[in-house]
Amino acid sequence: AEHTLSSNSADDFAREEQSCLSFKDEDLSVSEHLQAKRARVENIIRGMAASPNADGEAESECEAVRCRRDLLKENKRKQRLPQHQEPKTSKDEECHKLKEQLQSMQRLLHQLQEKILHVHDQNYSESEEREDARSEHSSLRLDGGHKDRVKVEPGGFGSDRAMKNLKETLKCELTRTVSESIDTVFKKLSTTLLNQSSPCHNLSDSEENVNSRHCFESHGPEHQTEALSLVVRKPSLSQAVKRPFPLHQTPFQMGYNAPLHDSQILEHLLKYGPHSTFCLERSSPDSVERPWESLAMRSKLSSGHLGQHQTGLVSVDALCLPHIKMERGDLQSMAERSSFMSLSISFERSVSSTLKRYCIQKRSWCYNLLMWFQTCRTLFNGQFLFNRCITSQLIKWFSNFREFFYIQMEKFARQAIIDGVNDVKDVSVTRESELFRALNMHYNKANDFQVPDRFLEVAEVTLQEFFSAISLSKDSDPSWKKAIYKVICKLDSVVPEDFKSPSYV
DNA sequence: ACGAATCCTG
DNA sequence: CAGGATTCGT
Repeated sequence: AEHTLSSNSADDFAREEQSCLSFKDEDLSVSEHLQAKRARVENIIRGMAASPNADGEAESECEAVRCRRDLLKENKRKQRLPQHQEPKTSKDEECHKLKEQLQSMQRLLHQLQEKILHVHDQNYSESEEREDARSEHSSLRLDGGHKDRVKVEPGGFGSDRAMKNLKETLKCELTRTVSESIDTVFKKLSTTLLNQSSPCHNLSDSEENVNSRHCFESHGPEHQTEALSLVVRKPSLSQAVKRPFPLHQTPFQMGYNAPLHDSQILEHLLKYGPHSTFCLERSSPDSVERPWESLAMRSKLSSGHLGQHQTGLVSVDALCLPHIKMERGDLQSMAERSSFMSLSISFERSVSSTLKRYCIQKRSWCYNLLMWFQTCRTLFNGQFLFNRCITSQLIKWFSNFREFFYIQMEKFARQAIIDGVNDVKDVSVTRESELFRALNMHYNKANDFQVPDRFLEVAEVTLQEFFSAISLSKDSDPSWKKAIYKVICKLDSVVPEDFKSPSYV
């Protein structure tokens, strides 16, 4: 059974970690990479054991520890200062400083990883032999012997065991140390960003609600009140977004002002995707640092969107992961766990989220159902090498989208009839329609992108189809919707050739 | 029979 | 949004 990621439980990470670490995973590539990972770590240990003083890895770890200590010191110092006394002008400066710290941590990570890879390349085969030799003692290894006790026994497999223990210990420590440092910076950065984001003008009812009742005036659907206040004007947002981050590259400018061009999105996907950065461990240095930039940027972005400041860390929504509803506890657990894995996971999620955005835009909100979807899937599996979890998640997401879309259509069509609309011609969908707002609320709550006109057209046709079908009492037929589905499918615009083209990959 | 889509539920 | 049951299409 394939393990899909349910995302709102607290053990989410644990599960994902497991799915990542599971050696019996059907996914060959995963277990391969994990073996490689093991081998690499083991090689580090070997290197250390061989020459405890003259090796780069140990040095790097010291570096990491030192760096972490410095960061903690820095944090303590800052904490002692009453927040409000900090001059506002220094915010940018602080932000910059944090950014630099972050970058230095990232550099450190790169160094570590490169060293690891280097050693790995040199000794991989040897390491495999060792692994094989050890597995001959598998019966003796079943004790699951553990890290806390490092028995150094002379000779043979005894020292192997010791090595293994040491390996585990070091691995944990290394991971913890470095990622804790990063998390520290990240937390601080997030906080700074949240505090810094310019107050957003919440669009109150006055302006927006008035035009919103155009199409189906008399009766908005039940949940009209929900989250309306979250709608935020864009201009202030875009300003808030760009100012504090003098990045040479801004990884996640996901079309907050205007829809992104395909090429941009694809470029992004290609640069930052595919997922599994850390599982693959073959990632370019870039892929190590970008997840953070992404996260940071996005937290910034949506702190603006939300127009309200969450307490503590970045809000869950701030991560812009629409399909993943983490609770704050989860987020905290992310911070606490502070593992590379969580980095990786965040990255995966952000990428898949990106893909979804792409799909949404590309397909004008996925009103289409079939062809695009299949193209999508092929692309994910083939070109972008998405694993089954991600793919199935996407499939489910699209499926849910369809459901929601059609449910809304039927609902509003029926309502129109009840309201005494007689002519299909009078049925329309505009950006002011409640119907549109309902959909937008669910899939574009933060107004991340401009919903294409095409979507409106198709939505309108769909609504009209439902309207006339219901008017003609066709809904007595249990499968009356199928006819409508067919019609809508035909409205589906063709997936552009260039998108399918391998030249994109 | 099997994979995909939909329905139903939480 | 995700998981599971059910139905659909081949």
